Amino acid sequence: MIKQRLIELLTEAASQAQQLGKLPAVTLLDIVVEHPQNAEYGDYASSLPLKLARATGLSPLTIANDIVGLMAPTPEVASIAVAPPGFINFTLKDDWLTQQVDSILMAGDAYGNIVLGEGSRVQIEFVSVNPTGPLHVGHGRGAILGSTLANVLAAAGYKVEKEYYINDAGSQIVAFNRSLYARYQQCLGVDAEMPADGYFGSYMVDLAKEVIAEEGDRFLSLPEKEAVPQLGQIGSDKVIEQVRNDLERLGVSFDVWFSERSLYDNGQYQRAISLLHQGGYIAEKEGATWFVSTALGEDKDNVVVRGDGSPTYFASDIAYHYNKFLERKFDKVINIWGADHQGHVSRMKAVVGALGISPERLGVIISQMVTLLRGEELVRISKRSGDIITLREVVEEVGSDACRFFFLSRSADSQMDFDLELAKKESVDNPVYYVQYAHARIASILRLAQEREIDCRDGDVCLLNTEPELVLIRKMLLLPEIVEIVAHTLEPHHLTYYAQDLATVFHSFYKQCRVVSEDKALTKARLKLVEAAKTVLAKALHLMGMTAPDKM
RNA sequence: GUCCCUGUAGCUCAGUUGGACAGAGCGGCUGCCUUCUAAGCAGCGGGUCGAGCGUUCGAAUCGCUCCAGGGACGCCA
Repeated sequence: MIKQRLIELLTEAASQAQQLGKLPAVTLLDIVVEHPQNAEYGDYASSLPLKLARATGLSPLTIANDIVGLMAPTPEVASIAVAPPGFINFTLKDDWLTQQVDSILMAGDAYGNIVLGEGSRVQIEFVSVNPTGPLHVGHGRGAILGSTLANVLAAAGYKVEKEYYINDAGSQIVAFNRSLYARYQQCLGVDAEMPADGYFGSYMVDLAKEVIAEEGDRFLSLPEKEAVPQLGQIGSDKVIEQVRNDLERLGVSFDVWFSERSLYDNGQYQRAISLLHQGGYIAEKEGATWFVSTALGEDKDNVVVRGDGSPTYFASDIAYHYNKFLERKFDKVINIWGADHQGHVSRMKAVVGALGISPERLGVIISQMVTLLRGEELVRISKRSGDIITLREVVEEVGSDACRFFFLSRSADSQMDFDLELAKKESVDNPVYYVQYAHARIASILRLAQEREIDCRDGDVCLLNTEPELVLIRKMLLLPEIVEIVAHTLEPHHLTYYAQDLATVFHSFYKQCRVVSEDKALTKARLKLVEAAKTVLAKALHLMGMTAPDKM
């Protein structure tokens, strides 16, 4: 990556300056190179001299001149300039830029990949909705965030595993099972009452009917104690299958479906708790077992085992994270949770620390609420009450690509409205089509070239010397940097903005530069350029889990 | 009451973790299709970056205090 190269050059020059006694021996940590907002300042800029001025007491301009004076000419850089109050500005060479077109074509699908992760193992867990009902749009947001991050982390050189945690233990499952049993009985003409904390959505009636169609009325003759869990198992298996299908339509898949219940099967739960016990983080009081998070700076302690001896959700999560870090030994674990789990973050970090794991290895992304609207009207999406608009319905109406782009284009931190009325109307003006249209336009050019049997493999990229061409190349070169930023910040929304920028410079190029023309040599060079642009656009779209259409 | 997120153009939101004159899309207003896709291009207009104080050579970005909106604070998950 060129940015990395410039950082190396700066580091070398600065340490050379130190050896020559021009610069005091202060540490040169994290040298930053960035893109100036104003293009007149060049392609990259560093404020290193300004930073060093503070540490050394020297004038920033003097430092800048000393450092620049020690930088040797390189094949990439046309000019290195000092600018007040103490910036070092780099401008890249045009012929180096044009050569990058060949590099991109050579890299193909792998263009944009970087080695940041060095093969370390990252687990990313997301969606993980209780198997008690269909997904809604809020879940879709987490799903899209997670799957995109997984794509980007893989491109950044990590070994990524995507996981769905199935909450198949605990009280909500009991409520689900009893609700299904009640609906099952009702559908078979038996007078039964729904539990007060039950799931009243109409999908439960459909589910009961489906079970009856396949299993008949045989559960009526079983004692309730046997019928409820058996029915519940069948029901939640069906729900999970639905969840899997709905996510597939959004282009989301998982490597592992992990059962919460399995944590209690093979002693992992016991080992996790005893490890905390050894550390002195477990205490008995008020008839229950507690995790003493106050000892780790938390506001309050949390119950692990209830008075009746049953473990809480928190207990499961302790065992689950023990499993992730100490049994499966992931280097890094990322959880994507909804805003309602926000209070869970700090105590989970405390648990991880108490288990002897550096809390930085646990990353938690909180995806903020999605408010579903129909015009001005608020649409309820709670599973417990009444009818809901499911994720499936939204995806069918709006389309997977537009859904993905819409959710990705806002940072996970900000709440968002999803207006069903606007979704369809706006889909015509949606930026997603602007990006895909650029890809389709290129495909169209390449089709024309193929019809005319133009082989551009011997094209000379040096001919690409006009402004629109160089602007396009510069933008293409940013993809690896975007991958790095997203992998580092875990904020995939940068990708959507990059994709739009790239499409913009392409559309502008397209308007100004005719590709297939009478000039054979230029045609070949430009065909190479647009093919490279197609590669980069497609890569950006694929990282976001979207399609790159050849026709629109 | 404590904690978390948010507050930037008429609307929806970016702003590369402190850099150089604050950006995009939508909407509004002007132009541009006999040549590779007009789902496009070029241009105009639009701002007290919620408010105030502070740190710094330099703040939308960091700290403190307020204001406003949303969320979380259970032996639910």
